Amino acid sequence: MTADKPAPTHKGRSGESVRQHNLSTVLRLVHLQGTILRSKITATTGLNRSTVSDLVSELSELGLVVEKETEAPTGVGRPSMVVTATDNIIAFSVNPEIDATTVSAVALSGRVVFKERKLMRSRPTAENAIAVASEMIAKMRKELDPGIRIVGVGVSAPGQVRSSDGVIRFAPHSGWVESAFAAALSQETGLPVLLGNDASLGCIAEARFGAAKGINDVVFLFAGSGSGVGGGVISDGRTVSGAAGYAGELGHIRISSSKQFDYAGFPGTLEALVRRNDLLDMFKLYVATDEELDAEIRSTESTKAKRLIEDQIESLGDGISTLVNIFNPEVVVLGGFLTSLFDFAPDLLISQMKRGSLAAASESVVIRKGALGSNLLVLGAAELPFEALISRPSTFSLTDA
Amino acid sequence: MTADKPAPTHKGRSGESVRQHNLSTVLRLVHLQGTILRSKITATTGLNRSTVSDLVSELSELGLVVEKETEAPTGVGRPSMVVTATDNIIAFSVNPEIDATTVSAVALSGRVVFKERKLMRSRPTAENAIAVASEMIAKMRKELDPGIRIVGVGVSAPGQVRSSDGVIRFAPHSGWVESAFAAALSQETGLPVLLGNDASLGCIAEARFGAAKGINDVVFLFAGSGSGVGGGVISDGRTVSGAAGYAGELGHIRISSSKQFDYAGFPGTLEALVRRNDLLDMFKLYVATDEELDAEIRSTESTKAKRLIEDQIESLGDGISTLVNIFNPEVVVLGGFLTSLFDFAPDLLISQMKRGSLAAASESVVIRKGALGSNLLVLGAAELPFEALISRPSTFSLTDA
DNA sequence: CATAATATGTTGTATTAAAAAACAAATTAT
DNA sequence: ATAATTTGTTTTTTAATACAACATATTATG
Repeated sequence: MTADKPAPTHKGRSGESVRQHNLSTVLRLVHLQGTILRSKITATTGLNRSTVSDLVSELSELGLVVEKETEAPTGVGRPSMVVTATDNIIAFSVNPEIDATTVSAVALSGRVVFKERKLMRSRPTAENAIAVASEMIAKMRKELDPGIRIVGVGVSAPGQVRSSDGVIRFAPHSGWVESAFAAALSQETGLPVLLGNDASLGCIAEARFGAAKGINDVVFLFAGSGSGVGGGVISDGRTVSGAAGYAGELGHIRISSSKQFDYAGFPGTLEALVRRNDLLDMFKLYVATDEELDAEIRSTESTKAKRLIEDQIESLGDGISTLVNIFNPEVVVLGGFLTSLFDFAPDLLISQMKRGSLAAASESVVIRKGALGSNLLVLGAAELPFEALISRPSTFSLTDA
Repeated sequence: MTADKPAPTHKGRSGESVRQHNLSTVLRLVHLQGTILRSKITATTGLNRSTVSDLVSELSELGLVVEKETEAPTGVGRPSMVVTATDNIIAFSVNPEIDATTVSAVALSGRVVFKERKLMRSRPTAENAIAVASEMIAKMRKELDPGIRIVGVGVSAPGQVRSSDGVIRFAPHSGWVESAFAAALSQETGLPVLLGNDASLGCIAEARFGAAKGINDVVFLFAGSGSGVGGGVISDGRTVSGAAGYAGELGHIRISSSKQFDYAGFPGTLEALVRRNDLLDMFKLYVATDEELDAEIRSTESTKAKRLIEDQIESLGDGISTLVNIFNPEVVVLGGFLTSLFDFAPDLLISQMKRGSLAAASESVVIRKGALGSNLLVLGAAELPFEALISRPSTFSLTDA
């Protein structure tokens, strides 16, 4: 019940696997678009019209997509069929935070069917989080229509996740160490559970549905309320996950000789110098939502506060410049309170980024704010089970609601 | 005559493309291994025995591989056929440096058939380098046996290469700017020319034939005599090349607040703090080969020199720790004089790397010295045309010698 | 408004390539 | 010497896509 290793290279392809591949390709297109014309599928896949018709029929028989006639034809010629991802296939999304756990039900169509956030006493143990999540999942299952089938559970882990067995190696803010989260939650729910690092999942979500939709080279930086700075990278359309799944710890890249430490104990890193808590202290806030913090940043008149904000923007720019040199991304997406920094002085951030990165790479890069808001991790985590389904549409075993 | 964009995603697969894929897979295996048993191909590809037999026959008819009977059978059962990459297919490798240009002829089997290094007046223009290279290629072509066919030319460019059209955007040490190197060399030689960044090609070479052979997650750092620090990354078996091909500029990652500048004008970067020239100055050497510098580093008794060496090792460790946090590689390969730093105090380098990187990622990483020596870029650059051939074995157009 | 042009759907056939099966051959084990 | 084992070779079967021909639903046009 854990993520598979990517398919080993040097594999040959036989007849049946071609069918699987083509079913996957079509289903992935439908999932990403939500709704797509069958003729569009033919065009983008390059497959024959009759083949696409056959593939869509099979997916329809599997109950994964729905074919309908176009309601408002657009041009000359017989109108194409409309293919829609079904609302009857759902994945649960579990997003543990430091003081709350959010559980959602997301349909293959992309629709968020249920979403519930449960406040918890601060720093719950992994066991607490698992118990709360499985309870919420059980409750939601009861409310689902009978025809609905469940793909599984995706969890956004606030720390380093070993992909081979779904263990959270270390979640600094939660204090979880070597937690067999996936196995335990799978035990409780009877559903397959897949884990991913929160920021990496956020990157996937923004690249598939958000600010970097359809872009193949993306760097994502996120700073949430409870945690430090996390990140994710998509290179040539594929998530950079590393040998064991620990890649993308972009908060811990060293960018200065400062003796300020980040939450993992490293000095001079991006996370050490771009700190939400320092801003909260400055504004004498104890806790604050991103919106409240954003309002303070926008409206402050204090020179000292402005100086701190600008320092953080410069540090963020330094970090981005390093990442631009390394990855030459097309888009850099910012999430959490980093968007407030960007809004405060976009030109400062961009100029600082350009100052530290090679012209060839920096001249074409675009910095954008994330577009998914509070659905970022909801959609990102759900992509884990969905991807498992999409990669084996005809053999994946779904669970009845 | 430039590198293709990677195949767009969302492509379906038809019968013929399966054949192409399988031919590629088999040819790639043979190329990487040089020599491989046909039964081994069957095992690793998962294809049927008869299918592999057929695929190898086709590759043999195309003149790309040779089938022979085993000379010394190894075990029970009928001995398997031996499949060898032919020596009759060659690629030219062009490696311009600041004071010399090396041209080689490399066979698909991996054999370096010819290799010639021509000293040039320092800082030749791109036009000079192109003229010298095409002359050397012409000379070598005359010496080739008549049956030999040419794949094309691979060039290791000492700077940033735009992959879409084979233009060298900027080669800092050579001073080349916006040079249409591939087009010009192709014009002169009548051969297809492909360009790649030197360190990225070195990474590919080490990952396919050298110290990281068969490893899917590799970070490569190289510091040569003329240039600063370059790098390359392979993530999940694929080269990280970025949106436009400029990725992998690992020398320009910022690791400190130092005001020391690198060759691109950025302060506090890996390249700014790990400088071959600083060591040469310390040893009062004007020019030196890597071997001469290595001897000085090994034998020095000067405390001041040792301190400088250790400082550089610490900076290198800081850079590696950032890269380990970002990529979670299985192996980090060092090339050029960085191997001398590693040898001077491997424990210092490793402990410094661990100090700055997350335990999960750093506990399993291995730092190794490159294994290809002076053939690094020779083999790396040749992989560009070879990969073009391997990805379309039956349609690629070869040139007669 | 009828007809042409166009694009897509649908159905049946052809083609392609891999798998499977059956047998032959070359080796080691007994 | 014979059995067991592994791989090669040849023929047949199977699966999936492409292709071809025709049907259908729309827009364009005189």
